[in-house]
Amino acid sequence: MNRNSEKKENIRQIINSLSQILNALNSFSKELMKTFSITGPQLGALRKIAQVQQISLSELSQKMYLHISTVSGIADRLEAAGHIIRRRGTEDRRVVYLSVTDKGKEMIDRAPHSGFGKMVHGLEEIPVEKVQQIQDAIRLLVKMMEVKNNVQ
Amino acid sequence: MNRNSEKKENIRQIINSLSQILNALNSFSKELMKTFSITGPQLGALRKIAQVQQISLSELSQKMYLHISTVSGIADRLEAAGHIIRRRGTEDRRVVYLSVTDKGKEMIDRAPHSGFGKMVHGLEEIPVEKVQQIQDAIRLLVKMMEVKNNVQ
DNA sequence: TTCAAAATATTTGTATACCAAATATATAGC
DNA sequence: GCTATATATTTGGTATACAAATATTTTGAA
Repeated sequence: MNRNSEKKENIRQIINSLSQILNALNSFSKELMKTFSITGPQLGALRKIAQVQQISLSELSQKMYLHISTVSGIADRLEAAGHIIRRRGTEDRRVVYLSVTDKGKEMIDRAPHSGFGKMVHGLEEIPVEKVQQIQDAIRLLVKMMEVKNNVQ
Repeated sequence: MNRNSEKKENIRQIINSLSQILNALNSFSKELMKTFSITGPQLGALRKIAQVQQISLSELSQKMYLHISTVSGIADRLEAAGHIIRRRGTEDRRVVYLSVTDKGKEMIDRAPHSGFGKMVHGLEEIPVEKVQQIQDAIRLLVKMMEVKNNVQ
């Protein structure tokens, strides 16, 4: 195998490994739903609301990169489950503010933060220099994809 | 910042970077649907079918880790779009084999392989040693997540 | 000041993706 | 041959997602 095809094979395996991570995260999402009776999008919304105490529907839809009607539906289900409350704005009565209830906070604490749990544990076990190397590698990948930083 | 909190920060950033990659891939999936009138799951199924020329519905459902009724529905839509054909097995007439049409093959060629496009391009531009380093790093992450290799 | 335009949410309609249970058909085993 | 098993499809249910239509409130301009 020459130098060039070796590189191609390396690239193929990188994509392959990343695909595996994505698959694992999808499986996680299904497990989450079974175990905690909450979906991925719902938990994501709940966390975003909790971060800022209260947030309008339109702001949340921007943060989640989803249509406002989609987020309105997600809010319906979170409200029905008692995880959030809707409150009409007093100053501007067009606005609806969402905030997390105690039950919602409990859910945030109980539900695993994401499928990254095992990965985090693994990273904690290896030397910091190695962690640093991995960080540099992934950062480079992100740079290549030219993605904006919109994750908190 | 001491050694330990430095490591914690590194780990946080690794998770953050991976989340960014995931977000970018989600955005890609939406773009895909708009531009090529095909969804992520449909394109995924199409590729899996193309890999093996023909495949039964149950085999495909196993490969995709989805319920067979789900895959039956995806096959409905791929068939309606003319991307695949269903063919009853001759030996065992319970089995339905799926195969990709010329139109389906064209779709596979036209649609970007995934959101990884830019990443692949970026990887091709850097020296093989660097690619090797990245590969090692990601492999380690996969190992930590204990994911099975089920991606081709 | 009044009235049209803009902003914010919700509702309605459509499509996809999931799963599970029920059903139909075909094969296999006793 | 008849029952159990295997393979797909259909049906029913929920969630996600978007766009268009609607309702309400605010803003801004004549």
